Amino acid sequence: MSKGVNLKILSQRLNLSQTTVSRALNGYPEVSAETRKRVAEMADKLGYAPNSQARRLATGRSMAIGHVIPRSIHEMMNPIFLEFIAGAGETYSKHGYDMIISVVEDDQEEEAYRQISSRKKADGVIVHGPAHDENRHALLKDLNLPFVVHGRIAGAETETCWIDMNNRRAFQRATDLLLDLGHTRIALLNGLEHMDFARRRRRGFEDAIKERGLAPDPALMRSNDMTEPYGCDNAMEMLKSDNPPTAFLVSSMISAIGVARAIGQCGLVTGKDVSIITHDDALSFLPNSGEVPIFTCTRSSVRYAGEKAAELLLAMIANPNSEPTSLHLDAELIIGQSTGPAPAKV
Amino acid sequence: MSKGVNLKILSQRLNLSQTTVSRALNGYPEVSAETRKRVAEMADKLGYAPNSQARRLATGRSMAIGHVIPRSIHEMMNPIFLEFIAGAGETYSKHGYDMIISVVEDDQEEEAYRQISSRKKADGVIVHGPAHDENRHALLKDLNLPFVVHGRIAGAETETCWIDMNNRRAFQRATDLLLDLGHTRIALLNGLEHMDFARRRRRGFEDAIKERGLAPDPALMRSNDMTEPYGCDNAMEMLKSDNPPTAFLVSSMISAIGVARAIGQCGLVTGKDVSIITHDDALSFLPNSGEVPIFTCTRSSVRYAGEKAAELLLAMIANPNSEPTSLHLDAELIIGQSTGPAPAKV
DNA sequence: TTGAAAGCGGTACCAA
DNA sequence: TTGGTACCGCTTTCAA
Repeated sequence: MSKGVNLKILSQRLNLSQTTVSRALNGYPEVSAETRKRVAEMADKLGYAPNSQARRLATGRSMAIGHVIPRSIHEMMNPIFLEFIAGAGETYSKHGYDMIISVVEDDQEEEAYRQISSRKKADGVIVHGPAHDENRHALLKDLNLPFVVHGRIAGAETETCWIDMNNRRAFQRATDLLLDLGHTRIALLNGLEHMDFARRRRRGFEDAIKERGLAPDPALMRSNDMTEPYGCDNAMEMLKSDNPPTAFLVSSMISAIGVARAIGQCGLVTGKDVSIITHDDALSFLPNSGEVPIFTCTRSSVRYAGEKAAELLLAMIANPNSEPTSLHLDAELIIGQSTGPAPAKV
Repeated sequence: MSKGVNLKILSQRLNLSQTTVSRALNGYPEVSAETRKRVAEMADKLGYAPNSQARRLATGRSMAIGHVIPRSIHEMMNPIFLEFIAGAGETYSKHGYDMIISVVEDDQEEEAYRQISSRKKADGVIVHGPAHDENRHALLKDLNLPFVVHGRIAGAETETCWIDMNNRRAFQRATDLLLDLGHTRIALLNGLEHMDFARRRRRGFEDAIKERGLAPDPALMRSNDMTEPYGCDNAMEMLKSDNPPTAFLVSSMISAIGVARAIGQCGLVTGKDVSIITHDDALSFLPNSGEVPIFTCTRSSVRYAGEKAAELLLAMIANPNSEPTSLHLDAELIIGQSTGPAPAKV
């Protein structure tokens, strides 16, 4: 039952001024070692903890980072998003920052940013799920709110600070692997292609195919929310077609599981009759990490991305004049059980 | 480029006192209609928004709700957790509250609550993932921090405010359904049974079986993190045993997908050779909601639970003397494609 | 090395 | 109906 000890009471008990006590507690150098020790002990004894609101008001820094999640992003990216958040949250708490999350309707996103800025709710924000047609960066610059993008905003790569994996390259390498295994009919089950990451993945896929002198077949490319049924239904449809694919490149584990289900339902064997490569965000509840992982995958930890994004943002805030640094992560290409040589033509 | 208009500037521009302006903006009755209108217009024109830190300091309310997520809970419950959060977040923003999330190491959880209380970071908290051996409610009472439990704390049902689905009943009904279909060898793939919800589910399962004069077979009961491989590996092992189950009752869709995969790999057909009932938290990225859902399930929306939990908590905060109301939600039992009569004995 | 006092930007009581 | 003023609890000059 803490009795609400504040600076005033604490300083009275010590026969010191609030100033000195504050300085002692905040590690200012001009305090004598002995005083500092006395202060620390008494603070500990009385269970003193500074009121964050008061400190925030006094310093003008809210010591919080905002994450605005429009409902549509939430729906599509739910699991990925939380993993990212968890990573970021770790960094924040290490640095004494709070994380505030606003889940808003899509048309309220701008207003949410404006409020964060005008009411001083956070010292910076993370921008989630950049789309191709994107303007949040302009708004945030206008609001003078430091931000880091998870992903990239096409066309604003040099003027914004971002952290992203190399989506194009990852999907190019994955496609190359399938081509090397002799697959020529490769299907792409991509995420929604108004999202920046999905566009880049598609480019990587197409580049790889074109480099071998092949032409991407539009009938084998799909784009949608990355649910399990999306993977299953589309794979099923393609597998039953006249000219079915022998391999699938899939944008998410969840959809890949759906694809595997479809393959099973067709009486085929994954990794033998039909190959799958998926992108693996290294989500804790979807482990794909045995000695030989179930799925061959391009893997990149979103959690790590979250940690790093937070670090970039805190650095920007601490040092507003520094150049915007960005981070480009490469995905690992990991061979699992879901790929094998293209079956011989009948 | 907002210029940081504050109350002082605003009131000067209006030739009014800060007091009056504040009252006008906050809807106090003693302000003349005309003044109120003038104030509102000017505030709008200058883009005035009150500084939240200042207001919080003055009112003594932080207008924020805390969610402390120990890493272990995060790892197991990741997708469920975010969905809950999203629901809660909606309620918060409707009421002008912020949501602050702390992801902490397991051994830092208590400290996190203490800080929320002593530094006044939040006016209340939501307790996630109650275990069987649980003491957070005692701590929070001690800290005088209002809270609502998502789930129940066994033994403290009457003294705490909680929202929970009827886990026991849901699993009892699901088991009954399987028994009615003629299944007698039913496997239970449960979540971690030190968690309260998992214990209740198990009880429901066992009760149903015992009521028919059968005995639950320990060989058919498993308990673990609800991952996809957990479902697959355990189902596989059981299906290959001498006396395999003909039906699975599974605690999460993700594991159920794994079970389906195992069934497929054994050359069997889900819903015909082997039945599955899963619990479905109605996660947006795992839809199970076609005309005839893929999985027969007990369904209860976590998102809805989040909304309601937040409402309960805000009500407690607004009216600290009211009796603790709790909410017991019933899951729907929904027939999908994954159940059918027990296959005739050979 | 320490302290007095003026903010930070609001709210709310007491008078007028 | 409006205004003066004392807080809220901490930080941060400026003086001593």
